[in-house]
Amino acid sequence: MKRKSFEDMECPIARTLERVGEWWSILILRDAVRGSTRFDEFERNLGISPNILSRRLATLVENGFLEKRLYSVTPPRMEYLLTERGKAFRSVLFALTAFGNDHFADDGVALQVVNKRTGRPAKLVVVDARTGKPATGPNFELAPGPAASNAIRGKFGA
Amino acid sequence: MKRKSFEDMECPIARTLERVGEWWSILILRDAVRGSTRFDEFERNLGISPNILSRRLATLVENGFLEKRLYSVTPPRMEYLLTERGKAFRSVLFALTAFGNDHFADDGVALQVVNKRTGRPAKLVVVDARTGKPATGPNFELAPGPAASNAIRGKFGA
DNA sequence: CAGTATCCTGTCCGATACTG
DNA sequence: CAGTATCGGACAGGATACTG
Repeated sequence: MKRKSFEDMECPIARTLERVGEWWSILILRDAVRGSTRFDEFERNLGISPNILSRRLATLVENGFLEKRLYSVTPPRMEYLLTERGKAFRSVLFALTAFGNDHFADDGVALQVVNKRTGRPAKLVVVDARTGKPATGPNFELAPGPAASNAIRGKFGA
Repeated sequence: MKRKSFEDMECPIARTLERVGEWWSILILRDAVRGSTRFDEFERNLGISPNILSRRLATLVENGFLEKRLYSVTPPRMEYLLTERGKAFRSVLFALTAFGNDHFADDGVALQVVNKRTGRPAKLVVVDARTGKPATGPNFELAPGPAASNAIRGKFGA
């Protein structure tokens, strides 16, 4: 993850991947969204080595996705809580879940997003909040934003 | 990406990451969505080494995200086109774009999702298609699906 | 229980050189 | 132009042992 450049990292996708691009980071966040807070929980649920877990938790804290909090003084015990940023990342996790279930769940759905009240599975789509229209099909595209450099602008033909 | 297990890979997120978890894969897909089709285009736009690009393109084809097509016989020229699966992955890319712009674009938005007709930037949210309600807040959660193993079920407390 | 410290392997990736 | 071949470095990740 020490790639030097993708358009000098102007791209929001690249910037995000730079911080949570490691395989385990996203899975740890998934588990945190699910409710895990303690080292031991992550370790068991994910089957990750403790040294790797330690590294990944540290960078997630560094990058503002998790907050490390002392929840017991004697003995000193830490818990890892989702920050607002970490919670916001749920949208990405949900999109990944929906995509994975649509494309790689030939043997059935093992994990899904459900409506907590009704208990019914949600059918997730990404929509434009302004119009409520799904951001699929040919109506939407990626395009340079106001802060795009000329380099990006050129490559995106805008 | 040769992690042996995450719940035997039942998780749709893990399954997706298994296929496109490498840093470059997602960026290549991003570029394909943007319109790139040729080796040379990807290479220039991303600043990726040709050997890596070759590997990543091959696995994206293997995993059904891209299709390799001969578009010129003499000289033999290949192009890489998004499959339906590749196009569906846009939802994840859009979610990543929205998240990245919300959290890591302190210097302005360099890349965004826009409505092609109006040219206006889209404000993207993930919603439940059934109700149209945003899948944020406490109303939605990740939960085991019908095909979840007992192992998963146990860990997810359901 | 909640981690840290070591050692090792795999491979992602970058740089470069080369081919039709 | 569209790639393949080869080399080397960095680091993610696995296994295991150890500490308060």
